[in-house]
Amino acid sequence: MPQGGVFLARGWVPGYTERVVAAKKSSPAPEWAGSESLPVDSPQRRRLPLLLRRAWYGLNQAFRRRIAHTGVTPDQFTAMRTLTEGDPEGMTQRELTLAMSSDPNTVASLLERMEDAGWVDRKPHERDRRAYRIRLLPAGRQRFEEVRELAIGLQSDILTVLPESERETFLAQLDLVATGCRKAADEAPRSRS
Amino acid sequence: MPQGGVFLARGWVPGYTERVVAAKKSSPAPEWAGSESLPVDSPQRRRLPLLLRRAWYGLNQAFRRRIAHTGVTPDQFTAMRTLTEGDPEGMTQRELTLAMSSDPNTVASLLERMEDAGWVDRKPHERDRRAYRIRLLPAGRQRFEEVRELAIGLQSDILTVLPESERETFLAQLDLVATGCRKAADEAPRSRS
DNA sequence: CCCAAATGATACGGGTGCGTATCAATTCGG
DNA sequence: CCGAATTGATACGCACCCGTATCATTTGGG
Repeated sequence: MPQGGVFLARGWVPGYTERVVAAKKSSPAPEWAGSESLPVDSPQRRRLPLLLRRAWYGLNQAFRRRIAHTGVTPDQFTAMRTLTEGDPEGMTQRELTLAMSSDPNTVASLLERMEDAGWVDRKPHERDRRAYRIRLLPAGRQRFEEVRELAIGLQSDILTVLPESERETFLAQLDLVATGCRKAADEAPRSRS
Repeated sequence: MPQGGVFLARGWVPGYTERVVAAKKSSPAPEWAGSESLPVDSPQRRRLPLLLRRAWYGLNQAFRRRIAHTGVTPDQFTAMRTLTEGDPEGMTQRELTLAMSSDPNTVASLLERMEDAGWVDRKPHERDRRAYRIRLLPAGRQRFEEVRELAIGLQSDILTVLPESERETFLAQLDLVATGCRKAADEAPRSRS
């Protein structure tokens, strides 16, 4: 019985609609000629959505497990990092939301928990009474520095799967893809309403 | 006020701990010398976690919006696709979970909703009375074919951000990274318990 | 053959993504 | 200067991620 996990990205074939050519062995970097002629969603091809899903959830899970003992979640860490790198006067929730590629709703409840934990506080904005200024408190900064070491370690571990010489190019391409994805999301407000 | 969204992957600098060199303009593909010497999590560098997050959520959001009118969610579509490409006799939930890079819990409730919608059914497994065989019903298959067209369109749209000649290489590298992420997750059962 | 370990599935609960609606404050056009 | 549109934040609800615990069945070693 196949399904070994190696097939996660390429899948196996049986009952598929367009059962084209012969299934190839899952060798490391196939690149066999003609695969580009198959539909972009053929099980025989590497598919962006599947790969992104596997990479993101894998990374997130690895990180969550490595930092579980600190009581910080991956998203809370992301918020702390973003705040650290942002306006020293304190970002608004809107700014934090954009910088985290997250959502106003999510950020609100995220901050609520972090405020309860004593890691951040919310001061009213001087010029916009609708908004807050979120600031990372010392307790939060300390947690952040602690977790940051683990984050660096993880990211370094992962990147070793690519030869040093390919990393920057890969990340630049991933940047382009990410921007394309956001653009697609922004341009599809609702599915033909 | 910066924070334009172009900075999402590279961030801006103000209060950052190691405020290194001068901030560069966010030109398309910097590649300035020496950036490799900065810590992998410096705001000046492209960072894998941020990029993966932005790409995954952007893609997911774009897809969700484009298919909202069909009543299908991205994850439900993933399940349908996986079932279609899997054992014609019906995969078990365990197999579906692995193939989707998901979680037994999530898959259980996902299938519950899909069963209520009449898209799949669960027959007891002939050789293992703990397990089910999940099968995509005609109603589900029809939904799947409908949504699949939109999925292909989206994936094609996104991939245009990369020159044709770079796509396969990029996807192969992303495959390696995804595998590395899963590996890291599997090897970190608990954070030093 | 039997019992301990492993496995498929579910229950429960907290955290997050996100569509939609609401409220207050700000911005902007006439 | 005022009213309409926009915007920052929250409330509510559903879907999904996932750690942990539980239950039934299967597997494996003695």
